[in-house]
Amino acid sequence: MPEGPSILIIKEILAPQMTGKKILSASGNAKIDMAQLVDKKIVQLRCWGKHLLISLPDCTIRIHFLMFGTYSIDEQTKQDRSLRLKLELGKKHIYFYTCSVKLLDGDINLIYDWEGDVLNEKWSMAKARKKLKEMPGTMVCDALLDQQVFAGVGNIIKNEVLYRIKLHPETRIGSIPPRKLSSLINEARNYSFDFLKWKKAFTLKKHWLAHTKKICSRCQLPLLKKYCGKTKRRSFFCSNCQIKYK
DNA sequence: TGCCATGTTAAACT
DNA sequence: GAGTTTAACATGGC
Repeated sequence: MPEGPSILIIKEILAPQMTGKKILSASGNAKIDMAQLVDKKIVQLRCWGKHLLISLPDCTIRIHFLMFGTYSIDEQTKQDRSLRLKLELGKKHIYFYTCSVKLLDGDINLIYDWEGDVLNEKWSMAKARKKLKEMPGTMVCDALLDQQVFAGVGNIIKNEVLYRIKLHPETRIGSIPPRKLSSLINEARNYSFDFLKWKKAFTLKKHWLAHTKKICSRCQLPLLKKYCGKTKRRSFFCSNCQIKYK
Protein backbone atom coordinates (compact mmCIF):
# COMPACT_ATOMS: atom_id res chain seq x y z
CA MET A 1 0.00 0.00 0.00
CA PRO A 2 2.65 2.47 0.92
CA GLU A 3 3.77 4.94 -1.78
CA GLY A 4 1.95 8.23 -2.34
CA PRO A 5 -0.24 7.15 -5.26
CA SER A 6 -1.52 4.14 -3.28
CA ILE A 7 -2.53 6.44 -0.45
CA LEU A 8 -4.31 8.75 -2.86
CA ILE A 9 -6.33 5.78 -4.14
CA ILE A 10 -7.32 4.87 -0.58
CA LYS A 11 -8.35 8.47 0.04
CA GLU A 12 -10.50 8.50 -3.08
CA ILE A 13 -12.23 5.30 -2.00
CA LEU A 14 -12.78 6.32 1.60
CA ALA A 15 -13.70 9.98 1.15
CA PRO A 16 -17.25 9.39 -0.14
CA GLN A 17 -17.80 6.77 2.56
CA MET A 18 -16.62 8.92 5.43
CA THR A 19 -17.01 12.60 4.67
CA GLY A 20 -19.82 14.26 6.62
CA LYS A 21 -20.37 11.20 8.81
CA LYS A 22 -20.34 11.32 12.58
CA ILE A 23 -18.07 8.95 14.49
CA LEU A 24 -20.33 6.91 16.77
CA SER A 25 -17.50 4.93 18.31
CA ALA A 26 -13.75 4.56 17.98
CA SER A 27 -11.67 1.61 19.15
CA GLY A 28 -8.48 -0.29 18.46
CA ASN A 29 -5.00 -0.56 19.94
CA ALA A 30 -3.58 2.69 18.56
CA LYS A 31 -2.16 4.77 21.37
CA ILE A 32 -4.47 7.71 20.95
CA ASP A 33 -7.35 9.09 22.98
CA MET A 34 -10.29 7.30 21.33
CA ALA A 35 -12.83 9.23 23.40
CA GLN A 36 -11.71 12.43 21.73
CA LEU A 37 -13.06 11.13 18.42
CA VAL A 38 -16.54 10.12 19.50
CA ASP A 39 -19.46 12.28 18.35
CA LYS A 40 -17.16 14.24 16.05
CA LYS A 41 -18.09 14.81 12.45
CA ILE A 42 -15.62 13.97 9.69
CA VAL A 43 -15.08 17.19 7.81
CA GLN A 44 -12.78 16.01 5.04
CA LEU A 45 -10.23 13.44 3.91
CA ARG A 46 -6.97 14.48 2.36
CA CYS A 47 -3.56 13.01 1.84
CA TRP A 48 -0.05 14.35 1.92
CA GLY A 49 2.70 12.12 0.61
CA LYS A 50 2.17 8.79 2.35
CA HIS A 51 -0.11 10.23 5.05
CA LEU A 52 -3.87 9.74 5.01
CA LEU A 53 -5.54 12.59 6.87
CA ILE A 54 -9.02 12.36 8.34
CA SER A 55 -10.02 15.78 9.58
CA LEU A 56 -12.55 16.44 12.35
CA PRO A 57 -13.55 19.97 13.37
CA ASP A 58 -10.73 20.37 15.89
CA CYS A 59 -8.20 17.68 15.08
CA THR A 60 -6.98 15.32 12.36
CA ILE A 61 -6.41 11.57 12.46
CA ARG A 62 -3.16 10.83 10.66
CA ILE A 63 -2.80 7.32 9.30
CA HIS A 64 0.57 6.12 8.03
CA PHE A 65 0.49 2.63 6.55
CA LEU A 66 4.21 2.01 7.03
CA MET A 67 5.23 -1.08 5.06
CA PHE A 68 2.31 -3.46 5.60
CA GLY A 69 -0.67 -1.33 6.55
CA THR A 70 -4.11 -2.18 5.22
CA TYR A 71 -7.70 -1.10 5.69
CA SER A 72 -11.13 -2.57 5.17
CA ILE A 73 -14.72 -1.42 5.03
CA ASP A 74 -17.49 -3.10 7.02
CA GLU A 75 -15.74 -6.42 7.36
CA GLN A 76 -13.01 -7.10 9.87
CA THR A 77 -10.42 -8.95 7.83
CA LYS A 78 -7.52 -9.14 10.27
CA GLN A 79 -6.84 -10.21 13.82
CA ASP A 80 -7.55 -7.93 16.75
CA ARG A 81 -3.92 -7.45 17.57
CA SER A 82 -3.20 -5.71 14.29
CA LEU A 83 -6.38 -3.62 14.45
CA ARG A 84 -5.13 -0.14 15.20
CA LEU A 85 -8.32 1.80 14.65
CA LYS A 86 -11.95 1.02 14.05
CA LEU A 87 -14.35 3.84 13.31
CA GLU A 88 -18.08 3.27 13.49
CA LEU A 89 -19.91 5.69 11.20
CA GLY A 90 -23.61 4.94 11.20
CA LYS A 91 -23.89 1.55 9.55
CA LYS A 92 -20.38 1.82 8.11
CA HIS A 93 -17.37 0.42 9.89
CA ILE A 94 -13.89 1.40 8.77
CA TYR A 95 -10.89 -0.66 9.92
CA PHE A 96 -7.19 0.26 9.82
CA TYR A 97 -4.55 -2.41 10.45
CA THR A 98 -0.81 -2.38 11.16
CA CYS A 99 -0.48 1.31 10.60
CA SER A 100 0.73 4.25 12.63
CA VAL A 101 -2.11 6.39 13.96
CA LYS A 102 -1.62 9.85 15.40
CA LEU A 103 -3.85 12.76 16.32
CA LEU A 104 -2.81 16.15 15.05
CA ASP A 105 -4.28 19.16 16.80
CA GLY A 106 -5.51 22.25 15.02
CA ASP A 107 -5.14 23.36 11.44
CA ILE A 108 -3.21 20.86 9.30
CA ASN A 109 -2.41 23.59 6.80
CA LEU A 110 0.08 24.80 9.37
CA ILE A 111 1.70 21.35 9.56
CA TYR A 112 1.77 20.22 5.96
CA ASP A 113 3.47 21.89 3.04
CA TRP A 114 1.17 20.94 0.17
CA GLU A 115 3.73 22.25 -2.30
CA GLY A 116 6.02 19.40 -1.27
CA ASP A 117 3.61 16.60 -2.25
CA VAL A 118 4.42 15.33 -5.75
CA LEU A 119 0.78 14.42 -6.38
CA ASN A 120 -0.74 17.62 -5.05
CA GLU A 121 -2.04 20.29 -7.41
CA LYS A 122 0.01 22.78 -5.40
CA TRP A 123 3.28 20.86 -6.04
CA SER A 124 6.07 23.34 -6.66
CA MET A 125 9.03 22.43 -8.82
CA ALA A 126 10.79 25.60 -7.83
CA LYS A 127 10.49 24.78 -4.17
CA ALA A 128 11.84 21.27 -4.70
CA ARG A 129 14.78 22.67 -6.62
CA LYS A 130 15.47 25.12 -3.82
CA LYS A 131 15.48 22.32 -1.24
CA LEU A 132 17.81 20.26 -3.42
CA LYS A 133 20.24 23.16 -3.76
CA GLU A 134 20.64 23.03 0.00
CA MET A 135 21.81 19.42 -0.05
CA PRO A 136 24.58 19.23 -2.69
CA GLY A 137 26.36 16.35 -0.98
CA THR A 138 23.29 14.11 -0.78
CA MET A 139 23.06 11.20 -3.18
CA VAL A 140 20.08 11.43 -5.49
CA CYS A 141 18.80 8.04 -4.29
CA ASP A 142 18.49 9.48 -0.78
CA ALA A 143 17.10 12.83 -1.95
CA LEU A 144 14.25 11.17 -3.84
CA LEU A 145 13.21 9.32 -0.69
CA ASP A 146 13.39 12.48 1.42
CA GLN A 147 9.76 13.22 2.28
CA GLN A 148 10.59 16.85 2.97
CA VAL A 149 11.56 17.24 -0.69
CA PHE A 150 9.48 14.63 -2.54
CA ALA A 151 6.59 13.68 -0.27
CA GLY A 152 4.95 10.54 -1.60
CA VAL A 153 7.95 9.14 -3.45
CA GLY A 154 8.95 5.64 -2.32
CA ASN A 155 11.52 3.11 -3.38
CA ILE A 156 9.72 1.93 -6.51
CA ILE A 157 9.19 5.46 -7.81
CA LYS A 158 12.81 6.24 -6.95
CA ASN A 159 14.15 3.41 -9.07
CA GLU A 160 11.84 4.06 -12.01
CA VAL A 161 12.49 7.81 -12.07
CA LEU A 162 16.27 7.33 -12.07
CA TYR A 163 16.00 4.75 -14.83
CA ARG A 164 13.79 7.00 -16.94
CA ILE A 165 16.07 9.99 -16.73
CA LYS A 166 19.23 7.86 -17.07
CA LEU A 167 20.77 9.00 -13.84
CA HIS A 168 22.94 6.87 -11.55
CA PRO A 169 21.46 6.54 -8.01
CA GLU A 170 24.74 7.45 -6.34
CA THR A 171 25.15 10.77 -8.15
CA ARG A 172 25.40 13.64 -5.69
CA ILE A 173 22.82 16.39 -6.09
CA GLY A 174 25.47 19.08 -6.45
CA SER A 175 27.00 17.46 -9.52
CA ILE A 176 23.78 17.01 -11.49
CA PRO A 177 23.62 19.39 -14.50
CA PRO A 178 20.72 21.89 -14.31
CA ARG A 179 18.68 20.31 -17.10
CA LYS A 180 19.07 16.86 -15.62
CA LEU A 181 17.98 18.25 -12.27
CA SER A 182 14.87 19.62 -13.96
CA SER A 183 14.02 16.24 -15.43
CA LEU A 184 14.54 14.66 -12.03
CA ILE A 185 12.02 17.00 -10.41
CA ASN A 186 9.64 16.71 -13.36
CA GLU A 187 9.77 12.96 -13.51
CA ALA A 188 9.25 12.52 -9.76
CA ARG A 189 5.78 13.95 -10.28
CA ASN A 190 5.20 12.57 -13.74
CA TYR A 191 6.06 8.98 -12.86
CA SER A 192 3.94 9.24 -9.71
CA PHE A 193 0.90 9.91 -11.90
CA ASP A 194 1.81 6.98 -14.14
CA PHE A 195 2.11 4.86 -11.00
CA LEU A 196 -1.35 6.06 -9.97
CA LYS A 197 -2.85 5.23 -13.36
CA TRP A 198 -1.24 1.78 -13.52
CA LYS A 199 -2.05 0.96 -9.90
CA LYS A 200 -5.71 1.73 -10.56
CA ALA A 201 -5.59 -0.57 -13.58
CA PHE A 202 -3.77 -3.28 -11.57
CA THR A 203 -0.95 -3.20 -14.09
CA LEU A 204 1.72 -1.48 -12.04
CA LYS A 205 4.26 -4.32 -11.91
CA LYS A 206 3.94 -4.93 -15.61
CA HIS A 207 5.24 -1.44 -16.27
CA TRP A 208 8.34 -1.66 -14.10
CA LEU A 209 11.47 -1.14 -16.14
CA ALA A 210 14.03 -1.09 -13.35
CA HIS A 211 12.55 -2.08 -10.00
CA THR A 212 13.28 -5.80 -9.41
CA LYS A 213 14.26 -6.20 -13.07
CA LYS A 214 17.33 -8.11 -14.20
CA ILE A 215 17.98 -6.77 -17.71
CA CYS A 216 18.13 -3.22 -19.04
CA SER A 217 15.37 -2.81 -21.61
CA ARG A 218 17.48 -0.23 -23.44
CA CYS A 219 20.85 -1.93 -23.83
CA GLN A 220 20.06 -5.50 -22.76
CA LEU A 221 22.92 -5.56 -20.26
CA PRO A 222 22.25 -6.87 -16.73
CA LEU A 223 20.90 -4.35 -14.21
CA LEU A 224 22.78 -3.93 -10.94
CA LYS A 225 21.09 -4.38 -7.59
CA LYS A 226 22.76 -2.42 -4.84
CA TYR A 227 21.78 -1.00 -1.45
CA CYS A 228 22.68 2.63 -2.07
CA GLY A 229 23.10 5.77 -0.01
CA LYS A 230 22.36 6.51 3.61
CA THR A 231 18.89 5.06 3.26
CA LYS A 232 20.42 1.74 2.08
CA ARG A 233 17.34 0.87 0.07
CA ARG A 234 17.45 -1.41 -2.94
CA SER A 235 18.49 0.33 -6.11
CA PHE A 236 18.15 -1.34 -9.50
CA PHE A 237 20.02 0.44 -12.23
CA CYS A 238 21.98 0.13 -15.44
CA SER A 239 25.58 1.20 -15.01
CA ASN A 240 25.82 1.51 -18.76
CA CYS A 241 22.80 3.77 -19.41
CA GLN A 242 22.52 5.65 -16.13
CA ILE A 243 25.17 8.35 -15.92
CA LYS A 244 27.06 9.07 -12.73
CA TYR A 245 28.15 12.70 -12.80
CA LYS A 246 31.16 13.66 -10.74
C1' DT B 1 10.56 -22.74 5.37
C1' DG B 2 13.04 -18.63 5.69
C1' DC B 3 14.17 -14.45 3.82
C1' DC B 4 13.05 -10.21 2.18
C1' DA B 5 10.41 -5.86 1.30
C1' DT B 6 6.36 -0.22 -1.64
C1' DG B 7 8.40 2.64 5.51
C1' DT B 8 9.20 5.19 9.64
C1' DT B 9 10.35 5.92 14.41
C1' DA B 10 12.77 5.43 18.52
C1' DA B 11 16.11 3.17 21.19
C1' DA B 12 20.74 1.89 21.51
C1' DC B 13 24.93 2.39 20.04
C1' DT B 14 29.64 5.13 18.82
C1' DG C 1 25.06 16.03 21.83
C1' DA C 2 25.54 14.57 17.09
C1' DG C 3 25.60 10.98 13.99
C1' DT C 4 24.94 6.07 12.93
C1' DT C 5 23.06 1.46 13.56
C1' DT C 6 19.62 -1.63 15.11
C1' DA C 7 15.10 -3.09 16.57
C1' DA C 8 10.43 -2.86 16.25
C1' DC C 9 6.15 -3.07 13.97
C1' DA C 10 3.65 -7.45 11.16
C1' DT C 11 2.23 -9.40 6.59
C1' DG C 12 2.58 -11.59 2.16
C1' DG C 13 5.24 -13.10 -1.81
C1' DC C 14 8.67 -15.92 -3.56
